[in-house]
Amino acid sequence: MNRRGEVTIEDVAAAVGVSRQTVSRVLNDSPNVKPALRLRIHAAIEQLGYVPNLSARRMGGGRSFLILAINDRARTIENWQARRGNDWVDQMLFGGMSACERQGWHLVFELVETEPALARRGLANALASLRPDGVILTPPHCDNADLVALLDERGIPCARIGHSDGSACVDVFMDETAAAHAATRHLIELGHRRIAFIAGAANYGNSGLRIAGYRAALAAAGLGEPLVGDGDFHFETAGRVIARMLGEPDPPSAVIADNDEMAFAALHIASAAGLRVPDDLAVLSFEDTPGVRFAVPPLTAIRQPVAAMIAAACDRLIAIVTGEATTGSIEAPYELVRRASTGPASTRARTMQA
Amino acid sequence: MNRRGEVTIEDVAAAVGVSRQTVSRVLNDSPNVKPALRLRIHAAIEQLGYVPNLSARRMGGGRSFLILAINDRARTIENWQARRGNDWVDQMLFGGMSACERQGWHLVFELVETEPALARRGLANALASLRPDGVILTPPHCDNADLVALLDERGIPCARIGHSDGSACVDVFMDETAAAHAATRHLIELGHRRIAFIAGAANYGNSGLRIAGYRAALAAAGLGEPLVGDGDFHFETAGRVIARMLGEPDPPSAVIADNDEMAFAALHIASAAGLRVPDDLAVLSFEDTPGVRFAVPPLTAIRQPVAAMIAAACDRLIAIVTGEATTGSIEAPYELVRRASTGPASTRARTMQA
DNA sequence: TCCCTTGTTGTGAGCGTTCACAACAAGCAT
DNA sequence: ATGCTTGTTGTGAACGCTCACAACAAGGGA
Repeated sequence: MNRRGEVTIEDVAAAVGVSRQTVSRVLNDSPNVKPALRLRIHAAIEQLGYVPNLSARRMGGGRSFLILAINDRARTIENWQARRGNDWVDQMLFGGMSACERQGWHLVFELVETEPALARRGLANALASLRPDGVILTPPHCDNADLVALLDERGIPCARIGHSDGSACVDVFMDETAAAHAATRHLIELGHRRIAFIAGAANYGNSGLRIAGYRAALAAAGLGEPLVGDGDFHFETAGRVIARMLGEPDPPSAVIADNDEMAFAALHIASAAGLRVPDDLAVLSFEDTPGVRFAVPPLTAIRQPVAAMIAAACDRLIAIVTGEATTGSIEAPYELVRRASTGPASTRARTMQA
Repeated sequence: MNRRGEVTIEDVAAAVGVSRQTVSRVLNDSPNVKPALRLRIHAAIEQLGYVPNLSARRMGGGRSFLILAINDRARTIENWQARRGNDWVDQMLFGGMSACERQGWHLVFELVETEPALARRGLANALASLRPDGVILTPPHCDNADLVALLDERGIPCARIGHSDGSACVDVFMDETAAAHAATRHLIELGHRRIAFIAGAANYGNSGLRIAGYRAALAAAGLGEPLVGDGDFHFETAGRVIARMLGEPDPPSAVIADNDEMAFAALHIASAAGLRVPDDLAVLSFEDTPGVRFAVPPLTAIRQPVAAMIAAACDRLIAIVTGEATTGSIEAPYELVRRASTGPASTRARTMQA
């Protein structure tokens, strides 16, 4: 016991009558400790309630047992302040904490600026103070090659969420194109012929991939011209875009929204226009935050398994550090959650279009 | 530069031509360093991009610059798995991270079991491995005297969220009774005479305090018998309770729900019964998660400022560690956010009751 | 029997920082 | 001038662990 009343490795060693190094070997699952001794040491650890001091382990030249997860500062703070909710962060925390804890590791979150120079500096600072054994980059940082280079330089393994380019990282991603294809297909099978896609950012990242999937599904079904609206992921803009679409000739009978907030806008507009959902307008969302279950009606949605993605990233990073694995991509499966906001295209709607 | 390419305090000392201790003094804002020297050292730190190694600081007998936030494992995991969302965790993360970061500290989250023996052990383990300088306990751990005792024993300052008993902790709390009083008063002022309260757990904790505030407001307005329904914070049960109330003679024209999920249930039941909200039934919630903005209609709600509470807790804990403050309670203000789900009691409803 | 390999345990050093204390300089009253 | 206080800087030790290497024991082939 040191003067703070904390049990140290020396206490365990003394209790068993061995050297600290032998205890250290048991702690680190090193080979070459006699099974009987190993057992006695484990017993002493248990009995004394010894838990290794992470700082000391790190100082000894060992690992820090820390995974650092980097999020974009501006976007995160903006979401919070606007009280827009942050299901993404929530799921990250859950998936990451669960995975780390299972193996006796810990997860630390940091916010880093988007602007490249500041991002590099922010990451460098976090690395210097925390000395994590692995880093998880989320959008948009996952696309910043400079950060990846910095980590590579420092020899710190890195996982990227929502990115995939075959480089020496652990890339965890979802097939956005296939998901959008499946979503569109779902509506086509329900009899919809005129399906709109409200994009969050038409020419950028995941939105682009999703639009591609949407277009492909329409083309495969021999349906006419795609109908893509330019949203900005927010309620108001999406509402205007959808209202305009519904007012034009040959309006859509189904809408796919690039995120939940825009899907809620569709519900509001439909309600204001006296259209019933899903009979007069089917609504499908790309996100599936918790609140969609309570929408009127509950929203059908594509769910991105963020928690599972982060958990997979943590597991893989830990395996890399312990030498049990190497980098390589991980594809996470999407899920189409069917709820009441999508249903068969009504005869009335089809008649109107005819 | 050490062999890993990391800048250390010695590098800064060498660059300026002073000893490591002098640099350390500047780092820790110790007095008795000549202003000119202090400036030169700051410049060197900046120029070399030096960031102190947290592990080493902690080893040196100093602080860890870590705040540990404890959440209840069972409840948290259950919420996540049921995809019920976790706005509470979200807000904690935001408030805590922002506050810590401002002062160069870090926040670590851990899940700890509720069961007392396991809780003590879980906290002890986290303390041993992380050696945080301060701990934040959230419900239900904030009510566990054993944990508070453990922290006191170890001399680690502790903040409790949502608890207040005047002990030697930093207690951060909201006046639940006053909030419920204000919520009820709001409905009374809109002309409602028959107001129901759907409790999450009628005889327990915050629900009890809120019921007291609700009753007091009714009594002060000279309105009749309180109408308290027993819910369990979940959608289905609350729906049944509300449906039953509406079917009885002298039904309520307004409902206060103990959390958002139960308020959503009220909206669903109203919709199913052909009642317009707020004209035929006003709905007010106690929680204000992000999704309520998108409800049809958007929900009026009492908002508990969780992010601000956690931020206050972090600030205070840091101040205590640096000797600038002592323990003492912090009362956080509630907010009544008025949206479209509450409005004047309709003449029709009042007539029906008369 | 002897040497060599392999397995098992122990010892000294070092990680980067802060603490306690020492050393020295400067200012002030005597 | 002398001594005393106060302010400023430096030095050794310590924190708890892991690394590299040393030491010793046990077993197998010649």
